[in-house]
Amino acid sequence: MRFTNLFAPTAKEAPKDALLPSHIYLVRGGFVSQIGAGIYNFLPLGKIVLDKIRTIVKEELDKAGCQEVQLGFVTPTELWKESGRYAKFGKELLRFKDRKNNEFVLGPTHEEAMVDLVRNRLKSYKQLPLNLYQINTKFRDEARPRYGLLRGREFLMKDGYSFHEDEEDLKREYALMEQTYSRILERLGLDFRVVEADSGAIGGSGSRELMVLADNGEDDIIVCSGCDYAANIEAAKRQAVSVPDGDVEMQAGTFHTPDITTIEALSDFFKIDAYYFVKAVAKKAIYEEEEKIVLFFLRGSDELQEVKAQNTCGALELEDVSSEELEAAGMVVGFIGPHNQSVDCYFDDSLKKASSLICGANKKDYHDIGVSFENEEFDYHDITSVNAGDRCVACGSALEITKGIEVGHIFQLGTAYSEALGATFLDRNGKSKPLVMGTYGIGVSRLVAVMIEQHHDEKGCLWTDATTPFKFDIVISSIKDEEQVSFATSLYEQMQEENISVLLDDRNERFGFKMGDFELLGFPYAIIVGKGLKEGEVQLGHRATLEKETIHKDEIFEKIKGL
RNA sequence: CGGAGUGUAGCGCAGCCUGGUUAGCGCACCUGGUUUGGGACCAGGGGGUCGAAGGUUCGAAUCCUUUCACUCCGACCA
Repeated sequence: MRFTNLFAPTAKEAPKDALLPSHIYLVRGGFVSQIGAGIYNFLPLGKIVLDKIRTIVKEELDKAGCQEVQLGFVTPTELWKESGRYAKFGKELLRFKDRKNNEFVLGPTHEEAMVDLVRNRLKSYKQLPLNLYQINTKFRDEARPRYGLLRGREFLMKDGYSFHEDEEDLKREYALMEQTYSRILERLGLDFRVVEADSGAIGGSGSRELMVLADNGEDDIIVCSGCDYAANIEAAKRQAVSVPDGDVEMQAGTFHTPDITTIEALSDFFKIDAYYFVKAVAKKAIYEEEEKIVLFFLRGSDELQEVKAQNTCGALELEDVSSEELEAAGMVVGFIGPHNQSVDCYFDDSLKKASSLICGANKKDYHDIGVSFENEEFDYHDITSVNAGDRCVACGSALEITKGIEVGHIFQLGTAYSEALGATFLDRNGKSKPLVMGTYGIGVSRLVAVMIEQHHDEKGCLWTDATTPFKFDIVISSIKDEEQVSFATSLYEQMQEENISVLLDDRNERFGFKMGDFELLGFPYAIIVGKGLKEGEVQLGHRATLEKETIHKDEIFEKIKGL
């Protein structure tokens, strides 16, 4: 490709709302452009990258025995009503009507459509297992699209669905998909971790996310410094926290604590580590039919993990609750204790059989001290957030916290959808059973942005060989210099004959301008044909290091072939 | 969905408060010339329903009302 023919409108300035490197450089480099909130056009360079990633995804999936299909982007509403998600999915699901007043949705994910495709067609265990996928546009009407391609409303996703006769075979496929996804990310050159994830309200026997490590990630992930354990903070586990140094002895009793309501102030007041205090966190739990106040109790040194808390009480949603609402419910804000509560209470595992505790007395300005839970039959669960420095459940090493961007999610779905939609098969005994399903997603257009989020510098993009739109950029320093033009052009033609991916920057621009574009666009190598040519020399520029090496013009082609 | 903003040329912005000739600047673009190894210079030029609708006024980018779009913080996010 000659640059003079390429539609790649580069710009010196980024749109003012582009904050992340991926957003800034992809727009400035003319890879993508925004056309609406969370909706992006892919220009030629962006389209090449997108297709390269898509191809890698397809190659690895096909190798793993998956088959590509393509489902309608527009899906009739009936299917969504059948599965029960029509009501559940909320406003994220974009609904509309056609001229005959029939209602449709733009597919945000395709469990229903895929189950519909196979039901009554997969009839026997002999046809199983089966893994079907598509790489197709998705639409989710996000309340707040942001960060360019990272959180758009319209995006390209690979979504796959597998069908099995039993859980055991599902687990085999699940492991295979983890391997396959890992291989895809390795080929792209991304630094990632597979982490344990929250399975959410759907349940199922497990789910894992593939997280690319990046400073601007939206998810907090816990990784072990000593072993492979890694988890989304929403699902992370830890060993029991060790007791702080120093003996603590206290007589049972009630203590006057005027206006001392926070754990920090109490810890100061009693000169006792926050570990010994019982913290009460009140939330409003929203259920399908009702909403009510619930209390979560944990150690003063811990924080409530909301996703765990929500799963524990089985609520659809947890909301903050105001002091007024608490008082109306008969609670003494700042002095809430675990005893004699009329609302649902949940306790963190770390309080099981605990003693030497200080907790609210349910009475203004008083705390109970020397409290023991030794003989209490409370409802214990893991509801705390894991912190950096806590010890790993697997090996005991220190856990670290880092940021990640979710690029893939694999999920053991079970039979929820096949039951709802009546997708059954006959097993070896001739018995009718619902198909056991897995679902696997990987964000293809998100990966375009993730590549840059992880690989960029202050000048622009840094594409890996597997994703770059062009591997080589031949920069002609002066287009008026016939010797430069003729050498560069013949090198370009020679490279094209060898099917080497190359862009010829034949624009009538100054040297600095072209080099700036080379750096912004992030091709791995520049071949600089300039003033050195008189001495028979050209330069090979390395984008990653910004170094240039001088090479004799007769040797450059061999050098290129070796890269 | 709550809170806060912004809409003026392809991009970034000024002008608005305090209404008054042909609405300006930088970058980008076009023509000519001089330049040519790190985003050049000189001269000339093209490009705007000032987001939209309505209103006030002799006169509206500017004041008022309505509306749409986009953005930021938060909530939300298989």
